[in-house]
This record gives sequence, C-alpha cells and structure tokens, in this order.
Amino acid sequence: MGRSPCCEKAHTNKGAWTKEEDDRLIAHIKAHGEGCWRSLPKAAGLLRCGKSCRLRWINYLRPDLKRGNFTEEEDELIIKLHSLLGNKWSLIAGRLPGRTDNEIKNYWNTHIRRKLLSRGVDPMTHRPVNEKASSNVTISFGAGEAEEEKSGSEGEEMTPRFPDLNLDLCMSLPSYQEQQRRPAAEQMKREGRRTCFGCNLGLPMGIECKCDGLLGLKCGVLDYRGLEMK
DNA sequence: AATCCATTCAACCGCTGTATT
DNA sequence: CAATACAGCGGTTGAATGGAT
Repeated sequence: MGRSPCCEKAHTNKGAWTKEEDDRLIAHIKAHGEGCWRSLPKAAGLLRCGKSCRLRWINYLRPDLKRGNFTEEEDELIIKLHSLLGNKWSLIAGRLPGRTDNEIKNYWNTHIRRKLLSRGVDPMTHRPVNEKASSNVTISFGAGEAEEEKSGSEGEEMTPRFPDLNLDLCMSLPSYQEQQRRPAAEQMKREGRRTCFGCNLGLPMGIECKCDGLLGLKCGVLDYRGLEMK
C-alpha cells in the first residue's frame, strides 16, 4: 500500500529535463530559495512533481556542484568512508564538497566497485574476497563502551583494513544495548551535548573537537541519534 | 555502415524518519 | 498518541552513449 502519490501523476512530466524547465527551476529558487518542494512546481510553473524538482536541483543544478572526474584522493576517501558507513551515500557526500549522494552512488557502482574487486577486495565488506564472509562488520573505533557484538565466527581475528584508523565501530541490527543507550543519548541532547565521532568524547553543541578526527579530517561532531555530518 | 553489447548516469520509485496537527 | 504531510534517502531502471564486431 504505502503512501499516496506525492503529486498528480497524470499532469506531470517525467523523464529528462528540458533546458526551459531547468531555467524555470533555477529562476524560481534564485528568487525564493529552496524549500517547500511540494508547492514549488506550481509556483515555478513546472509540470513536475516536487520530488523531481528537488532531485534535479540537488543533483544537477545547484551552483556549488563540482562535477567532472573524481580525483584519486576522492576515490580513496570514498572507499574509506564506505568501509565505515556502508551505503550511507548522503553521509559520504557530506564529506566530499561539491559531490552529491547520487553521483557518489553511481560512481561507486560503476568505478570503485570494480577497482576494489581488481585489488581482490570485496566492495561490500572491504575485506579480501577469498576471506570467509561474516554477518557482522566490526571496525576498530577506540575504547568501546558497548560490549562486543558476537559475530558468527568466534575467536576469529579481523584484519583492520585501515591500520591508521583507530575506530571501534560495530555495525549490526538494532540491539538491546542500543535501546539501553538511547536514554543516555536523549539526556545528552537535552543537555545540549554531543559526542565526537573521532575521540568518543562528549562536547557542548557548536564546539569543535580538537582531536585529529575521523580519517584525519576535521572531525565531525555527531548527534548521538544518528550519523549526521552535514 | 549496421548491429550488438556493455557501461554510464539522470531520473524515478518506494520507503523511512521527522515534524505537525 | 495516532494520523498525516513532507523531506530525504537508497535501490533500481532505462535512455543515451561508446566500443567491439
């Protein structure tokens, strides 16, 4: 079932955008700014649904987009971020100025996947393809406060893909521990504090952590409830 | 030149998370 | 607290393009 359609499909254009449509969208956003995508098409005189307008603007028309080929540095950064975050394309895009989630996702599927496979690395697990697959991915992320999630292969030592990173991040299905931790997270939020993803320390909102941070980049201070890095 | 096949990437679809009523 | 509306996300699709035959 799901939700009702976001727009009147019978009266909307689909497929590739024309120059005229692009111009209308750009002109409207320049005049009124982003936001309220649902009402934008009508206001801008476009026969498109709001989602389509948003996507066109975010992925193609935004003036701050870099476009062009990805550099070797960007490639490596994407690989590292993907090994940490998985298919969280919007989070990865947040670390690559001028790049969009859609662009990175496409680039991953067309170039980087193949690049990793040619190196003998599984693009999903970031581990050698001939290594035994495991249902859980555990990444080193400092002194872990949470107990280790038991992976299927007990006692099996995992080889760190990026020895320079000191992370201890466990990716698994939502667990009992997560529910236990949530009240603490909410408490932190109420108190206006967040936790640095790099050093795991609590910080007041708006204060930059002085640690070297994730991947040697200026570290993102994360909201406890999610990996919001924008 | 014509056809086939593989690759790329813009755009769509369905779903989730969050805010509002 | 439930229902609803909306924005945003990730997976998938399909038209366009380029290379091989």
